[in-house]
Amino acid sequence: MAYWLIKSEPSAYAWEQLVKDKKTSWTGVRNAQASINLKAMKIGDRCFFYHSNEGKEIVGIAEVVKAAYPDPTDEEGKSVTVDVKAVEPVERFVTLAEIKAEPKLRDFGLVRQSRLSVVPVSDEQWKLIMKMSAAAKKPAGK
DNA sequence: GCCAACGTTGGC
DNA sequence: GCCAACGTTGGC
Repeated sequence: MAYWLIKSEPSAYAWEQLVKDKKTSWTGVRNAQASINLKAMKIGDRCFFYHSNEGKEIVGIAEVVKAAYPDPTDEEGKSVTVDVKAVEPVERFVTLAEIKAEPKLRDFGLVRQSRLSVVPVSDEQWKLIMKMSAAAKKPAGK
C-alpha cells in the first residue's frame, strides 16, 4: 500500500468536516502533477491530512475508499477525484516547522513542492511522521 | 514550440 | 498583507 499527503485549507474543507462527513470526494484538484498522484492512489492507501495556510500541520489520517474517477466538478472532464474516509486523528499534530526541522524529511514533497496539493509519502517518511505524531515531542530514538 | 506575462498558492 | 515559487496561458 502507498502513502500520500493531501492538503486542504481548513476554511475550505477541514479535518473536522471529514470526521463529520465520515467520507468525502476529494474534488477540485486541477494541478496536473496532483492529478497524476490521484490516479496512482489505490483503495486502502493511507493519506496524511494536512491543513495548509491555517495551522500548517498534519492533523489526521484518511484512507482511500474509491480510486480515481472523473471529477464531477470539472466541466472539462480532465480532472479526477478520489473518495477518502477519515481513519483517525493523529495523537499530536505535526507542524510544518517540525517537518522542516527534521533533516530526514528534507526531501519530503510537502517541503520540496509546497504548492502541490497531493504529494506522495515514502514508507520511511510515513513511519517517521507517525512516530513524530505519537505524543513525544521528538521522534523516539534516533 | 518557446518564452514572457500573468494568476494562484501557500508560507511568513 | 506581502512576496516567492511555480503552473498556465497566449503571443509570436
